[in-house]
Amino acid sequence: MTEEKLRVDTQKTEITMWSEKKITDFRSHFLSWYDLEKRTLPWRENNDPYRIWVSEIMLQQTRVDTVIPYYLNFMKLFPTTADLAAAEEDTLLKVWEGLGYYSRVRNLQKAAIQIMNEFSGEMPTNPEDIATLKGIGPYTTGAISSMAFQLPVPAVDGNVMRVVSRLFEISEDIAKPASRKTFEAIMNQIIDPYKPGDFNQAMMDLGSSTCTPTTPTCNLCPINEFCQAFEAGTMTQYPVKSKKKKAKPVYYAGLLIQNERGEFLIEKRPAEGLLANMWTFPLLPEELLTVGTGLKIGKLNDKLPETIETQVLNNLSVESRQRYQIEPIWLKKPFGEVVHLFSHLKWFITSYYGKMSSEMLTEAPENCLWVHPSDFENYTFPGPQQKMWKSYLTKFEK
DNA sequence: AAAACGGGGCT
DNA sequence: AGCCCAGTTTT
Repeated sequence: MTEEKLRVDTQKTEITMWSEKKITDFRSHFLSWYDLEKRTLPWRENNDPYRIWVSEIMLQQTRVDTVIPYYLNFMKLFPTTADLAAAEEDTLLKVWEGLGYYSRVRNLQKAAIQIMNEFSGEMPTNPEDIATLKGIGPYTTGAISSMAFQLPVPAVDGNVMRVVSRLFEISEDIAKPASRKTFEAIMNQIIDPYKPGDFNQAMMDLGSSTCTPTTPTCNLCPINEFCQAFEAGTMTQYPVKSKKKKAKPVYYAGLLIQNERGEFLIEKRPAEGLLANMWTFPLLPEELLTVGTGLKIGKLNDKLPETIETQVLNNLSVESRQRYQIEPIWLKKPFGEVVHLFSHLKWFITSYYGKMSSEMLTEAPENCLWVHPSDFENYTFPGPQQKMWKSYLTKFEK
């Protein structure tokens, strides 16, 4: 049989595809290895599309070890699509707290409602319909199609691009969205048509166990005899990935304001954008500080002058003071700085503590609430706010 | 095509 | 400090 060629539509990359015999051989080796070595994971207990779906959403950009406890808790609270569709958003957010990418859980519920309304409560069984569900893109469509319904649809994620780029020495930049097409084309050729779900999962297990990003353990790899990069000794040159831009710094003054009942002021973030609908201690962005007197929140370094108390307050704009009813007398000098890195932003929060006097115990501003620390567990706080609170406890309650 | 969108672990 | 991870949606 002649060697088939697969031409990939890039400038320099031409991939020599394997013969049918080699492909069959490869699948056989690979799936035997998977049968033997596959990890036992909660979402591998059966082929329930709902269980697979939830796990795949949680696993987006998130490690297996991180996901497991969240997954078990989630399945206990929402065992079916109907339970998920009927849940309160605040409850869902709290269950997701700490996992990140919170739009995932909002979209998960939107899709659950879609399934209840448009698909009689059952996950649709063909890729085209699956792909119409909120939060389900090309990767997850492939994962659900192959694992739950044994359809030969590739599920191309970071693992697959890494493994395939080494198998065939593909030099396409995996950071570019367009590259996914190349890897899908290759996966379409090598995926096992009889066990596509196992094949896709074998790629993932391989990517996390031996074909790792920096130091792959090729001598332990079950398919090293098929690997071009291994043969050529070029494993560490793949995958090719362009650098990401670094996170942009953003500065805030964070306010821990306590009333005489011991409650703290917290604020609900807007329904759109970063950390949507989550609760934070009030954050004053740079724009709400008056610049020009030489002081800027966040650019304050650790060598703060003792007179910072009045200086900071003089620098709060009228708008900020009115919004949070802050008067100079309440705020002490900053007690700490929190640094929190997101994928695209770096927050610097200079934290202040202030106490309110009884005559100032007025209603909380719009979207704000007075909440006692013993009740914090009922609100969803993102990472930076957890850090602020921890820093406060360390400083004042030790 | 690029940016927005979290958080934690590893080197 | 930088890179990585079982990505999708919006711009």
